[in-house]
Amino acid sequence: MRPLIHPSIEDITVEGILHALSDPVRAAIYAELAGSDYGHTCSNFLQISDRAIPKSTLSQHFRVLREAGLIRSERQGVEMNNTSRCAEIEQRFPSLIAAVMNAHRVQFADRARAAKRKQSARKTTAG
Amino acid sequence: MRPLIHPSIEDITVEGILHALSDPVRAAIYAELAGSDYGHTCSNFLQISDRAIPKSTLSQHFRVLREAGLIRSERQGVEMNNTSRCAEIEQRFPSLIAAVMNAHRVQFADRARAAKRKQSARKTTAG
DNA sequence: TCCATAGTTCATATGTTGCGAACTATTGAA
DNA sequence: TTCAATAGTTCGCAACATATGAACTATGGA
Repeated sequence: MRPLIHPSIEDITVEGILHALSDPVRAAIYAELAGSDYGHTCSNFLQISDRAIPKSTLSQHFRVLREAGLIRSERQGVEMNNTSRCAEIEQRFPSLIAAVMNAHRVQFADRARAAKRKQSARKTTAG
Repeated sequence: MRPLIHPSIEDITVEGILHALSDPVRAAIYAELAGSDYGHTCSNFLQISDRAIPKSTLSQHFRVLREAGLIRSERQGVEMNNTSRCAEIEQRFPSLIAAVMNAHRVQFADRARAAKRKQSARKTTAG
Protein backbone atom coordinates (compact mmCIF):
# COMPACT_ATOMS: atom_id res chain seq x y z
CA MET A 1 0.00 0.00 0.00
CA ARG A 2 1.69 3.16 -1.18
CA PRO A 3 1.90 6.08 1.24
CA LEU A 4 -0.76 8.79 1.12
CA ILE A 5 0.18 12.00 -0.68
CA HIS A 6 -0.47 15.35 0.99
CA PRO A 7 0.83 18.31 -1.03
CA SER A 8 2.54 21.05 0.93
CA ILE A 9 0.57 24.28 1.04
CA GLU A 10 2.61 25.97 -1.69
CA ASP A 11 2.07 23.04 -4.05
CA ILE A 12 -1.69 23.30 -3.82
CA THR A 13 -3.18 24.64 -7.07
CA VAL A 14 -6.41 26.45 -7.81
CA GLU A 15 -7.03 24.07 -10.71
CA GLY A 16 -6.75 21.11 -8.36
CA ILE A 17 -9.10 22.61 -5.80
CA LEU A 18 -11.72 23.62 -8.37
CA HIS A 19 -11.56 20.28 -10.11
CA ALA A 20 -11.92 18.42 -6.82
CA LEU A 21 -14.92 20.52 -5.78
CA SER A 22 -16.59 20.43 -9.19
CA ASP A 23 -17.90 16.96 -8.39
CA PRO A 24 -21.10 17.01 -6.30
CA VAL A 25 -20.15 13.93 -4.28
CA ARG A 26 -16.74 15.34 -3.40
CA ALA A 27 -18.25 18.74 -2.65
CA ALA A 28 -20.71 17.08 -0.26
CA ILE A 29 -17.92 15.14 1.47
CA TYR A 30 -15.77 18.21 1.75
CA ALA A 31 -18.64 20.36 3.05
CA GLU A 32 -19.23 17.84 5.83
CA LEU A 33 -15.54 17.67 6.76
CA ALA A 34 -15.06 21.44 6.61
CA GLY A 35 -18.18 22.01 8.68
CA SER A 36 -17.28 19.82 11.64
CA ASP A 37 -14.46 20.11 14.14
CA TYR A 38 -13.76 16.37 14.34
CA GLY A 39 -12.65 13.90 11.65
CA HIS A 40 -14.77 11.51 9.59
CA THR A 41 -14.01 8.04 8.28
CA CYS A 42 -14.45 7.22 4.61
CA SER A 43 -17.33 4.85 5.23
CA ASN A 44 -19.30 7.64 6.89
CA PHE A 45 -20.05 8.57 3.28
CA LEU A 46 -21.07 5.23 1.77
CA GLN A 47 -24.49 6.87 1.58
CA ILE A 48 -24.78 10.48 0.37
CA SER A 49 -28.29 11.98 0.18
CA ASP A 50 -30.06 8.70 -0.73
CA ARG A 51 -27.34 7.63 -3.11
CA ALA A 52 -25.08 4.65 -2.38
CA ILE A 53 -21.43 5.20 -3.32
CA PRO A 54 -19.33 2.05 -3.90
CA LYS A 55 -16.35 2.04 -1.60
CA SER A 56 -13.79 1.86 -4.39
CA THR A 57 -15.33 4.99 -5.86
CA LEU A 58 -15.35 6.62 -2.45
CA SER A 59 -11.68 5.80 -2.03
CA GLN A 60 -10.89 7.53 -5.33
CA HIS A 61 -12.89 10.59 -4.29
CA PHE A 62 -10.93 10.83 -1.05
CA ARG A 63 -7.72 10.50 -2.98
CA VAL A 64 -8.68 13.39 -5.27
CA LEU A 65 -9.58 15.59 -2.29
CA ARG A 66 -6.37 14.62 -0.52
CA GLU A 67 -4.07 15.17 -3.50
CA ALA A 68 -5.73 18.50 -4.24
CA GLY A 69 -4.69 19.46 -0.71
CA LEU A 70 -8.24 19.89 0.55
CA ILE A 71 -8.13 17.23 3.23
CA ARG A 72 -5.68 15.36 5.42
CA SER A 73 -6.11 11.61 5.91
CA GLU A 74 -4.48 9.80 8.80
CA ARG A 75 -4.80 6.15 9.64
CA GLN A 76 -6.28 5.61 13.07
CA GLY A 77 -6.36 1.92 13.82
CA VAL A 78 -8.40 0.15 11.21
CA GLU A 79 -10.02 3.29 9.85
CA MET A 80 -9.06 6.67 8.40
CA ASN A 81 -9.39 10.01 10.08
CA ASN A 82 -10.14 12.63 7.46
CA THR A 83 -10.01 16.32 8.32
CA SER A 84 -10.27 19.43 6.18
CA ARG A 85 -7.22 21.63 5.63
CA CYS A 86 -9.41 24.72 5.25
CA ALA A 87 -7.38 26.92 7.61
CA GLU A 88 -4.22 26.45 5.51
CA ILE A 89 -6.09 27.03 2.27
CA GLU A 90 -7.76 30.12 3.65
CA GLN A 91 -4.31 31.51 4.29
CA ARG A 92 -3.12 30.91 0.75
CA PHE A 93 -6.37 31.54 -1.16
CA PRO A 94 -8.46 33.84 1.04
CA SER A 95 -12.25 33.33 0.96
CA LEU A 96 -12.07 30.80 -1.90
CA ILE A 97 -13.41 27.86 0.07
CA ALA A 98 -16.06 29.92 1.83
CA ALA A 99 -17.35 31.28 -1.49
CA VAL A 100 -17.48 27.82 -3.08
CA MET A 101 -19.22 26.28 -0.10
CA ASN A 102 -21.69 29.14 0.03
CA ALA A 103 -22.43 28.71 -3.68
CA HIS A 104 -23.14 25.03 -3.13
CA ARG A 105 -25.52 25.96 -0.30
CA VAL A 106 -27.32 28.49 -2.50
CA GLN A 107 -27.73 25.90 -5.22
CA PHE A 108 -28.95 23.26 -2.79
CA ALA A 109 -31.54 25.67 -1.36
CA ASP A 110 -32.70 26.73 -4.84
CA ARG A 111 -33.12 23.10 -5.87
CA ALA A 112 -35.10 22.27 -2.76
CA ARG A 113 -37.34 25.27 -3.42
CA ALA A 114 -37.86 24.29 -7.08
CA ALA A 115 -38.71 20.72 -6.10
CA LYS A 116 -41.24 21.91 -3.54
CA ARG A 117 -42.88 24.25 -6.04
CA LYS A 118 -43.14 21.44 -8.55
CA GLN A 119 -44.67 19.14 -5.95
CA SER A 120 -47.36 21.61 -4.90
CA ALA A 121 -48.09 22.31 -8.56
CA ARG A 122 -48.74 18.59 -9.06
CA LYS A 123 -51.06 18.60 -6.07
CA THR A 124 -53.14 21.56 -7.31
CA THR A 125 -53.42 20.07 -10.80
CA ALA A 126 -54.55 16.73 -9.38
CA GLY A 127 -57.06 18.23 -6.92
CA MET B 1 -24.33 24.92 -37.37
CA ARG B 2 -26.37 24.34 -34.24
CA PRO B 3 -27.44 27.38 -32.22
CA LEU B 4 -25.30 28.47 -29.26
CA ILE B 5 -26.54 27.43 -25.82
CA HIS B 6 -26.72 29.97 -23.02
CA PRO B 7 -28.22 28.58 -19.81
CA SER B 8 -30.64 30.85 -17.97
CA ILE B 9 -29.29 32.12 -14.67
CA GLU B 10 -31.20 29.59 -12.55
CA ASP B 11 -29.85 26.70 -14.64
CA ILE B 12 -26.24 27.64 -13.97
CA THR B 13 -24.59 25.14 -11.61
CA VAL B 14 -21.65 25.46 -9.25
CA GLU B 15 -20.24 22.20 -10.65
CA GLY B 16 -20.34 23.66 -14.14
CA ILE B 17 -18.64 26.89 -13.10
CA LEU B 18 -15.90 25.14 -11.11
CA HIS B 19 -15.27 22.63 -13.84
CA ALA B 20 -15.02 25.37 -16.45
CA LEU B 21 -12.60 27.41 -14.34
CA SER B 22 -10.51 24.40 -13.27
CA ASP B 23 -8.72 24.55 -16.61
CA PRO B 24 -5.90 27.13 -16.72
CA VAL B 25 -6.56 28.12 -20.34
CA ARG B 26 -10.24 28.69 -19.69
CA ALA B 27 -9.46 30.54 -16.47
CA ALA B 28 -7.11 32.83 -18.38
CA ILE B 29 -9.71 33.50 -21.06
CA TYR B 30 -12.39 34.15 -18.51
CA ALA B 31 -10.14 36.45 -16.47
CA GLU B 32 -9.51 38.55 -19.56
CA LEU B 33 -13.21 38.73 -20.46
CA ALA B 34 -14.29 39.48 -16.90
CA GLY B 35 -11.62 42.14 -16.52
CA SER B 36 -12.54 44.24 -19.54
CA ASP B 37 -15.69 46.18 -20.35
CA TYR B 38 -15.73 45.31 -24.04
CA GLY B 39 -16.02 41.93 -25.79
CA HIS B 40 -13.29 39.74 -27.22
CA THR B 41 -13.23 37.49 -30.25
CA CYS B 42 -12.17 33.85 -29.94
CA SER B 43 -9.04 34.35 -32.00
CA ASN B 44 -7.83 36.99 -29.55
CA PHE B 45 -6.76 33.94 -27.57
CA LEU B 46 -4.96 31.84 -30.18
CA GLN B 47 -1.88 32.69 -28.11
CA ILE B 48 -2.06 32.53 -24.30
CA SER B 49 1.12 33.35 -22.36
CA ASP B 50 3.54 32.00 -24.98
CA ARG B 51 1.42 28.97 -25.70
CA ALA B 52 -0.36 28.47 -29.04
CA ILE B 53 -3.89 27.07 -28.73
CA PRO B 54 -5.30 25.33 -31.83
CA LYS B 55 -8.53 26.96 -32.90
CA SER B 56 -10.60 23.79 -32.60
CA THR B 57 -9.46 23.49 -29.01
CA LEU B 58 -10.20 27.15 -28.42
CA SER B 59 -13.68 26.68 -29.81
CA GLN B 60 -14.30 23.85 -27.33
CA HIS B 61 -13.04 25.98 -24.46
CA PHE B 62 -15.44 28.76 -25.40
CA ARG B 63 -18.26 26.24 -25.60
CA VAL B 64 -17.50 24.99 -22.08
CA LEU B 65 -17.41 28.55 -20.70
CA ARG B 66 -20.63 29.40 -22.54
CA GLU B 67 -22.56 26.32 -21.47
CA ALA B 68 -21.41 26.75 -17.89
CA GLY B 69 -23.07 30.16 -18.08
CA LEU B 70 -19.86 32.09 -17.56
CA ILE B 71 -19.87 33.95 -20.87
CA ARG B 72 -22.24 35.11 -23.57
CA SER B 73 -21.24 34.71 -27.21
CA GLU B 74 -22.91 36.69 -29.96
CA ARG B 75 -22.10 36.61 -33.61
CA GLN B 76 -21.03 39.98 -34.91
CA GLY B 77 -20.46 39.77 -38.58
CA VAL B 78 -17.79 37.23 -39.29
CA GLU B 79 -16.55 37.02 -35.72
CA MET B 80 -17.86 36.33 -32.22
CA ASN B 81 -18.33 38.85 -29.48
CA ASN B 82 -17.69 37.17 -26.14
CA THR B 83 -18.58 38.89 -22.90
CA SER B 84 -18.57 37.68 -19.32
CA ARG B 85 -21.84 37.15 -17.44
CA CYS B 86 -20.18 37.97 -14.12
CA ALA B 87 -22.86 40.40 -12.94
CA GLU B 88 -25.57 37.75 -13.21
CA ILE B 89 -23.41 35.15 -11.52
CA GLU B 90 -22.49 37.52 -8.74
CA GLN B 91 -26.18 37.88 -8.03
CA ARG B 92 -26.77 34.14 -7.78
CA PHE B 93 -23.45 33.05 -6.24
CA PRO B 94 -22.09 36.09 -4.38
CA SER B 95 -18.29 36.52 -4.35
CA LEU B 96 -17.66 33.15 -6.00
CA ILE B 97 -16.11 34.53 -9.16
CA ALA B 98 -14.10 37.17 -7.33
CA ALA B 99 -12.63 34.58 -4.96
CA VAL B 100 -11.71 32.21 -7.80
CA MET B 101 -10.13 34.96 -9.86
CA ASN B 102 -8.22 36.22 -6.85
CA ALA B 103 -6.94 32.70 -6.14
CA HIS B 104 -5.69 32.43 -9.70
CA ARG B 105 -3.90 35.76 -9.28
CA VAL B 106 -2.29 34.62 -6.02
CA GLN B 107 -1.09 31.45 -7.68
CA PHE B 108 0.25 33.31 -10.69
CA ALA B 109 2.17 35.73 -8.45
CA ASP B 110 3.58 32.88 -6.33
CA ARG B 111 4.76 31.04 -9.44
CA ALA B 112 6.44 34.13 -10.84
CA ARG B 113 8.19 34.65 -7.49
CA ALA B 114 9.33 31.01 -7.35
CA ALA B 115 10.67 31.16 -10.92
CA LYS B 116 12.59 34.35 -10.17
CA ARG B 117 14.12 32.82 -7.02
CA LYS B 118 15.16 29.77 -8.99
CA GLN B 119 16.71 31.92 -11.72
CA SER B 120 18.77 34.04 -9.31
CA ALA B 121 19.87 30.82 -7.53
CA ARG B 122 21.20 29.52 -10.88
CA LYS B 123 23.04 32.79 -11.42
CA THR B 124 24.81 32.72 -8.02
CA THR B 125 25.77 29.06 -8.46
CA ALA B 126 27.21 29.80 -11.90
CA GLY B 127 29.11 32.95 -10.84
C1' DT C 1 -3.56 -17.79 13.83
C1' DC C 2 -7.96 -16.55 12.15
C1' DC C 3 -11.67 -13.43 11.32
C1' DA C 4 -13.88 -8.94 10.69
C1' DT C 5 -13.59 -4.29 9.33
C1' DA C 6 -11.82 -0.30 6.67
C1' DG C 7 -9.59 1.13 2.76
C1' DT C 8 -6.69 0.55 -1.42
C1' DT C 9 -5.47 -1.21 -5.84
C1' DC C 10 -6.31 -3.59 -10.23
C1' DA C 11 -8.73 -4.37 -14.50
C1' DT C 12 -11.72 -2.71 -17.55
C1' DA C 13 -15.67 -0.49 -19.56
C1' DT C 14 -17.31 3.96 -20.33
C1' DG C 15 -16.79 8.91 -20.65
C1' DT C 16 -14.08 13.20 -21.63
C1' DT C 17 -10.56 16.04 -23.92
C1' DG C 18 -7.29 17.77 -27.48
C1' DC C 19 -6.45 18.56 -32.01
C1' DG C 20 -5.97 18.10 -37.28
C1' DA C 21 -8.99 18.02 -41.17
C1' DA C 22 -13.11 19.18 -43.14
C1' DC C 23 -16.97 22.03 -42.86
C1' DT C 24 -20.24 26.39 -42.33
C1' DA C 25 -21.29 31.31 -42.00
C1' DT C 26 -20.40 35.99 -43.11
C1' DT C 27 -18.31 39.75 -45.61
C1' DG C 28 -16.32 42.08 -49.37
C1' DA C 29 -14.51 42.34 -53.93
C1' DA C 30 -14.71 41.30 -58.90
C1' DT D 1 -23.73 36.06 -58.51
C1' DT D 2 -19.50 33.91 -57.88
C1' DC D 3 -15.13 33.71 -55.55
C1' DA D 4 -11.84 34.22 -51.95
C1' DA D 5 -10.77 35.46 -47.20
C1' DT D 6 -11.68 35.27 -42.41
C1' DA D 7 -13.72 33.42 -38.06
C1' DG D 8 -15.57 29.69 -35.87
C1' DT D 9 -17.68 25.00 -35.57
C1' DT D 10 -17.99 20.09 -36.11
C1' DC D 11 -16.10 15.42 -36.97
C1' DG D 12 -13.22 11.58 -35.97
C1' DC D 13 -10.01 9.49 -33.47
C1' DA D 14 -6.22 8.92 -30.16
C1' DA D 15 -4.98 9.85 -25.47
C1' DC D 16 -6.40 10.49 -21.00
C1' DA D 17 -9.75 10.27 -16.99
C1' DT D 18 -13.46 8.10 -14.18
C1' DA D 19 -16.54 4.58 -12.03
C1' DT D 20 -16.93 0.26 -10.18
C1' DG D 21 -16.65 -4.95 -9.08
C1' DA D 22 -13.19 -8.12 -7.64
C1' DA D 23 -9.10 -8.97 -5.38
C1' DC D 24 -5.94 -7.30 -2.21
C1' DT D 25 -3.61 -5.05 2.21
C1' DA D 26 -3.51 -3.24 6.94
C1' DT D 27 -5.06 -3.28 11.59
C1' DG D 28 -7.16 -4.97 15.79
C1' DG D 29 -9.52 -8.32 18.50
C1' DA D 30 -10.89 -13.21 19.76
